[in-house]
Amino acid sequence: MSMSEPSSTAPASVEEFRERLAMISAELPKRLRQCADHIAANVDRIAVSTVAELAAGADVPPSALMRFCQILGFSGFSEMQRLFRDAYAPGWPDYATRLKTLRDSGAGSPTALLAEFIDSGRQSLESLAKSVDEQALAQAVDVLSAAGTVHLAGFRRAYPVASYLAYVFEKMAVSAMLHDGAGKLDHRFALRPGDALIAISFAPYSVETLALAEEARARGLAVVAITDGAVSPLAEGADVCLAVSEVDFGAFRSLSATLALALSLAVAVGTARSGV
Amino acid sequence: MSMSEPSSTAPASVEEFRERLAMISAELPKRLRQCADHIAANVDRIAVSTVAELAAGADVPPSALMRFCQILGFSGFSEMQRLFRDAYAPGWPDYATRLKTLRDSGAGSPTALLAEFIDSGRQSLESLAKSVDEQALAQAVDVLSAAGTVHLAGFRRAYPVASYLAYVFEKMAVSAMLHDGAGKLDHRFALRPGDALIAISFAPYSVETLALAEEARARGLAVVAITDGAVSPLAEGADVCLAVSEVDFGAFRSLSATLALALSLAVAVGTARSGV
DNA sequence: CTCGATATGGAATATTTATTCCATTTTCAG
DNA sequence: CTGAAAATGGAATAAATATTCCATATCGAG
Repeated sequence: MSMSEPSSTAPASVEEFRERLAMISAELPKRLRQCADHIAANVDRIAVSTVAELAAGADVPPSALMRFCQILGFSGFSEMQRLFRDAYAPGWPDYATRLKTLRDSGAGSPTALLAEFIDSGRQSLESLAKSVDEQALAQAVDVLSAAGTVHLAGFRRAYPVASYLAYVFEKMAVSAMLHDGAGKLDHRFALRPGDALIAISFAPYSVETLALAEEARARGLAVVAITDGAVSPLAEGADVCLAVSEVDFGAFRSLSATLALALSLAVAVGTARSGV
Repeated sequence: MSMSEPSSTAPASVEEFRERLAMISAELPKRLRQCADHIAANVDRIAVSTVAELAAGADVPPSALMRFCQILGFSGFSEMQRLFRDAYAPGWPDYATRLKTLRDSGAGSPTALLAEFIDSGRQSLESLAKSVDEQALAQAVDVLSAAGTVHLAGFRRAYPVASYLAYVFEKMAVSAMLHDGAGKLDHRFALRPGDALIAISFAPYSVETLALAEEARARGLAVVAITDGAVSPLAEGADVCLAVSEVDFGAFRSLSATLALALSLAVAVGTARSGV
């Protein structure tokens, strides 16, 4: 079996390691399969484990794991582990320790609340890094770069996002209009053909945002939706859908991921429009 | 010298380790001092290094490092390292790998921009965890819990924060008034004695916010400032100052840390006011 | 079924790493 | 200055870990 032949070179980065792992995992005999599965699920333990520990975790003898490392292209386990030890992310455990201290200050205390919201914010941002639809983002930039005026609709919890977009577009000298519902005035007639709408809404989906999105579509505007998933009513009929989810703590959700996405979108659009 | 006597028990957590390290560092002979300094600055390498590597880093012979581990209360280096290996934060390197991939998609591309803003958001939140003034936060909660109406002032970049606070206070059934400057109307007469103001502003400090804060103080309101440091003009004269900084990427800054802080404040105030 | 190729497990061996011990140096109190 | 206590460095030793090798088992093609 050609899979037993070690690859000629060892992966030189964690990313390359993952690719190699995926590639060789296509066809493996029983014990080596166990190794692959366990390693894939415990990449974060490679730097801090021994052959014996990982082998025990995979329920194989150490020699099987040695063979597995060689199939991946390493001379042995030590070479593989060196890759991970050298690539180790700095900063731990400072943040984790600190967060725990804050949390331990007492359930419900302002400090413990802060710890929870900090954590949910970070998790939300991390989740965005993994889940972002890069094509949709690029498409949204294209659509908005070609638009006349960019209209912004987001109410209640989404309002901070919409207003931040208005701020950034102003900074980037992009024609933008914030629909803030002031005085219950009806600005729908400002939705002109060739314009575009960024509609921002999350469950339980503001009626006003949905209505404005529908009105925009009817008037021939392109609609870019920022919402919490493909099942969102806002996604339906939008030209582009940027899905982003936030982690809850209690009755409230972070806004960190949404703002990072919005900011990236606005800066990319502003840059594209200025021709830089 | 009594410092040479090993402590009776080994630290049982990373936090305890840090406390022990700080405690014994008060007085140490030359080589052991070098060990303390190096370990303190490289806690994140303990799990993935050998005695020889850490000793070389500290510029001491391995035996000095062994002695240092024993002074900390461990039987040896292995016991100390075990503490860190067992406490190792899971999840790495998935996020780091992903972020690198996003960044590598091309400088200035929407995706690379997103990577940068995700990273600056996470760093800002982490920085908040480390820098938060817990006493100031508790004091702000006390002040706002005792207030009649909570007035909210934040313009331009700070406006999303102020509007989010308004949203959360509404959800928590707290009397709150968002000063949004609509129609350039002057709502300063709504600032009643017994009320409080949350004033949010960052460099280059909105004139409107500073003016409203000053007006509030003159009318006997308590002022809670959310701003970017003790040198901020907003901090001067405020009853409580909540300092929060954000990491820049290019001309724009994250808002993640500020929002997490604001959200925590609002929820704590709402909870305190409802008597739960 | 046979036989060759492949997979497997475990023990022996090699290598690396942690630890101990001791001679020497340095420090500090009297 | 002396002498005892403490600090220091390095080599020897012990322990842990990685690796190799070989006998045996399993698989699959003919």
